Amino acid sequence: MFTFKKSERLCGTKQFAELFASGRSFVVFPYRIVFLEKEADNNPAVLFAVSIPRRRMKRAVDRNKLKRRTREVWRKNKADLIDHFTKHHKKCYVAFIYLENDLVSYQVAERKIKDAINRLIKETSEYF
RNA sequence: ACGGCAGGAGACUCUAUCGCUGCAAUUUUUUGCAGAGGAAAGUCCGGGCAACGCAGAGCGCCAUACUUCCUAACGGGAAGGUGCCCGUUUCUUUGAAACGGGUAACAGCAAGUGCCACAGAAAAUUACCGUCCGCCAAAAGCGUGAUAAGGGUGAAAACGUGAGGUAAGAGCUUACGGGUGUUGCUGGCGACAGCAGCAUGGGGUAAACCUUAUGGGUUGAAAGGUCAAAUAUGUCUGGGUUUGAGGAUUGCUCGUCCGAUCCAGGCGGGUAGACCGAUAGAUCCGUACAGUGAUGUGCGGACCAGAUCAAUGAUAGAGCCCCUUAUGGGUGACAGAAUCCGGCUUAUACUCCUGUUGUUACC
RNA sequence: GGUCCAUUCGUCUAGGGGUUAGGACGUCAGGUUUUCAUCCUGGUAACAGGGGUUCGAAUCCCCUAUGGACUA
Repeated sequence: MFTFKKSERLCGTKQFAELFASGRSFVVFPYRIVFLEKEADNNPAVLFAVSIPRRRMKRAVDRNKLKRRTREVWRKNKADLIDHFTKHHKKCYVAFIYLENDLVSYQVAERKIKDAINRLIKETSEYF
C-alpha cells in the first residue's frame, strides 16, 4: 500500500501538457498544487509529479533532497486520496510545484502535504 | 607544545522497518545481488564513437611554442637546461661558488610595420643648454659647420672604468670587465655548458599586428540508427543524351553536383512513443621485472550505477567527532551520475602524514 | 546535454593601453516664481571579484561569480 512505482508517476510530454493546459490549481505554502480529474481506467487512480524550479534552488543536491522528501511524504499519505477517487470511479493527475527559496524540514513538509491532500479531496468532491 | 602556509591521503560506520532503479533466478509474486564523486562541478583542453561536406585542393581562421621522453592524444605529466627570487654553507666581505627550495605564455622586436601618454633637446636617421671651428680686430650675433664628454626629464637615454688621442670630442684606438651574434674544438641524444678566435654597439613592447615551425576538415549523443499509431502525398536508385538560367555544397574561392529528357527498377519518407547508441573498459586490485622518473610489459584475480519529467531515499536506535561538561545539547564539509575515457582548473568541515615558518618553555 | 555572449554612477549607455572614465534621465543643494512645474548653476554617484603581461590595464590574457541568447 505504501508503494510508489513507475506506473504511479506522471510521465511523458503529453500527460504533462494535458495537466498544465487544462488543470486547476491552489496554493498550500510552500507548494502549488496543480490537478486534473479524468474518467477511471485500468491504470492507478492517482498519478503524481513533483517539480522544483532551478531558479529557486540553485544546487542540484538541494533539489534532489526536496524531491525525495516530497515523494516520501506522498508515498506515506496518499492512501486516503486513492480511496476517494476509486470510490467515485475517477482518476487524477497531481503535480506539486515548490515555491519557497529555502529547504523545509521533513516534519513541515509532511504537515503541509497532509493539508494539501485534504484540500484536494474537498475541492474534487464538489463535482461528484 | 601551540599556531600559520604549502603539498599529499581519507573524507562517517553499523542495525531494524518502510520504499525506489537495474540485473538474475523463480515462476506470477516472491527471493537474491548491485546501486553517486574526488571532484560526478566548471566545460578549459585532448581522444574514442557517430554523422555530414555527393571527390578534393587552396586561402582564411584557431591553437601551441627551451630540450628530451611518456602517452591513444593533449595546452597534461616526468626528467633536465637557462633566467629570476629566497635560504644555508664556504671563501671572503664589492661579491663569487656549491647545495636546497620556489617560479617562468622561456621561439623570433639582429625580418617588416605600429605604439611608447606626461615630462624631456631627443623615445630611435637625436641636439635645447654646452664644447669646438669659421665669419668679425674683439665682444655680441650669425652658420645646409663639427661633436655627443657634462646638464636636467623620464618606467626606459644610445656599453662601464682607466689610458692614449683630438680644434673640441666620441669604441676613434687600446687594456680590463661585461652584453650580443657567429666560427672552431671538447662534453652531452638534445636544450646547453666550457675554452679559443672573429665581428658588433643593436632601447622596450609579439597576453601589438605579424614571421617561423607544428597541429586541427566541420559538427556533437538533443550525434546517429531500427520499429512505427496519427497526418500529408510523392520520392529514390542505376545508365545514356543535351545544356547550364537559377540553385545546392564547410567561413571564402576554385572545383563538384542538382537541372531537362529518355530507358530500366524499387516503395518509401515520417511526428507522439518504444528500442539500439548505453555502460567490459587506453577498466580496477595485487605482484614481478625494466626505467632516475612519468610510464610500460608479463602473470594472477575481479566485474564495479545505468535512469530518461529522470533511481540511489525516509524514520528510529547505537557508535565515532565537537562544545559545555558526571547530566544535556549540537554538528558531519564541498557537493548529486545523464555517451564514455585521459587530464587541467575551481570548491572542500574534520582527521592523519610530510616540508617550511613564527611564538613560548626546557636542556 | 552542447555552443556562444555580456557585466561601466540608482537606470540607459560612450570609451577598445596614457589627463580627474564622458553623456542623458534620476537624485541633492542653490537661484528664478506669490507657490508649483519649466528653466539656469553646482554637487553626488560607477569600470563584477581575484591574479598575470606592461613603465602604465575599464581596455590585453587566465581563473571565479552572476546574468542572458541559441540549439529538441
